[in-house]
Amino acid sequence: MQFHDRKAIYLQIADLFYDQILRGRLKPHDRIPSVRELAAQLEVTPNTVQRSYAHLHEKGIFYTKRGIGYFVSEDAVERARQIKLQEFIDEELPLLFSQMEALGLDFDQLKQYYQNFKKRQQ
Amino acid sequence: MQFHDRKAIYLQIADLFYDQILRGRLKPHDRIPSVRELAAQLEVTPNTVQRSYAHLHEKGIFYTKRGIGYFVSEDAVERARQIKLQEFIDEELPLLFSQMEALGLDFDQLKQYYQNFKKRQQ
Amino acid sequence: MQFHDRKAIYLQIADLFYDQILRGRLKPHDRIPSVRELAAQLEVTPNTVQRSYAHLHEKGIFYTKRGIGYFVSEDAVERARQIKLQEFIDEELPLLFSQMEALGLDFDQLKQYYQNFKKRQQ
Amino acid sequence: MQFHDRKAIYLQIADLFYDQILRGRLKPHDRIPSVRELAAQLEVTPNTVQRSYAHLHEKGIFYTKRGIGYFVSEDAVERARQIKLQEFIDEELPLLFSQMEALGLDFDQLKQYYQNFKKRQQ
DNA sequence: GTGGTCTAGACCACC
DNA sequence: GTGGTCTAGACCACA
Repeated sequence: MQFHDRKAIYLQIADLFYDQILRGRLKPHDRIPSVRELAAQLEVTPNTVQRSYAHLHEKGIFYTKRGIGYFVSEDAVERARQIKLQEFIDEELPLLFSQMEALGLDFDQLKQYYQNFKKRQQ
Repeated sequence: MQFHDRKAIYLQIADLFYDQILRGRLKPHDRIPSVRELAAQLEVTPNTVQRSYAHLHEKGIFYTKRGIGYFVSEDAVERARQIKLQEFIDEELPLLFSQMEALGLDFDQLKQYYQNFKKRQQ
Repeated sequence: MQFHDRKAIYLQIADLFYDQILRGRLKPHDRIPSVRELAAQLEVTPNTVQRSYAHLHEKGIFYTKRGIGYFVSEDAVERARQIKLQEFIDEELPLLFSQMEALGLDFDQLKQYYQNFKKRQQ
Repeated sequence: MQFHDRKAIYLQIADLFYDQILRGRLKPHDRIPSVRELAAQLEVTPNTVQRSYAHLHEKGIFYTKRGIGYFVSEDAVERARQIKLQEFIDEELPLLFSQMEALGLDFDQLKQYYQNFKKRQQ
């Protein structure tokens, strides 16, 4: 796998799991690949994967059974949603708003595009 | 320079000029570096840079004097703004709105964050 | 400094700061010794101290200024109290109650000792 | 074996016997390992073990047959319980109550945790 | 100088 | 086999 350098690798690995959980591909109590296994697959040191898993453990996304493995926690989806939402608000929205300003797009126009988007969805 | 692979390299190079023009770092009738010079600097083939310049010429951002070089056109700013705005609407907004849906953020909440953003700017 | 092996060293280091904060010896916005400095003093690798600080950062006890250092956060006391309380409930109370059982001490007797303790305090 | 330094080593050795007696692993009239044997096993001087045994003898936990060895006394369990209970009351409870105060946990809350503990036991 | 990330390799506890 | 901790040493971004 390819990693970019705008974000720490261990956080990019964590994002893989955030996405899979939010998309419903990983369900509560699913087993996660072992640290060493994923490390080999992604070609990083086990330490880095361990760090990703520890991060997700602290965030309450994973739970752990010593000597067994990592698992998706019961309320992983809700927690993941909460965390990514905060990230979106803190990191992406300011960029968005700056771009809008630079391009001379005001909020009412944005609203129209949003309504079009919703219509097309139906 | 580093290029990502989500977009053709010649378009990424063109974006460098779009940005400089929108930020006012490049003014109408400013001379643009020669194809060979920029190609050397960015470590790409001159062909790729030539393609970027042709693209910007076609879009009315650059004009050319045979045997002399490329220059920023009179109304480059307005054209650049128009082009990037359309790109923003077609490519970024749908992604943005999809993310909002996935994270359960509705438009009214977005409005609040926008208002906070404007306040902080003042 | 001496570390025991019932708990990870990085958590024991974190405990040093939890204690100092709860006792009021460290106040909000106080600067924390640099990672390398404390590592040298405690004779562990900087990595281990870094891990302690990262832990306290995640818990909202420290905040950080890149290139400057770590600082005690505004509401460190309240957060530290909350965290140590949970730890006490999860780890110490079960031990306490087990000991009481083993020694044949019931809760009413405990209450009497508690009341004596409070009287002596006055 | 590992000893900590919060308590004299000979008392920590005595505690090993208190525990085994309270848990029923050592019964009245069981023979105790010889001083030299236990000293070798724990990697301490025989003097230290001798001091532990003298302590337990004095407390009525052990009795001795000249030239034979030490044995667990008839009412060792009750005496051990009494002694450890007193120790618990004098040394551990004050610490416990201090911690409760520092963490802002009052006695009614403690009672709730106790009741939860009893429920889980059933 | 500061914090932050990553690697390579070791050792431990648990199952 | 699994997770978890620690070391030694490197490199980067920021100030």
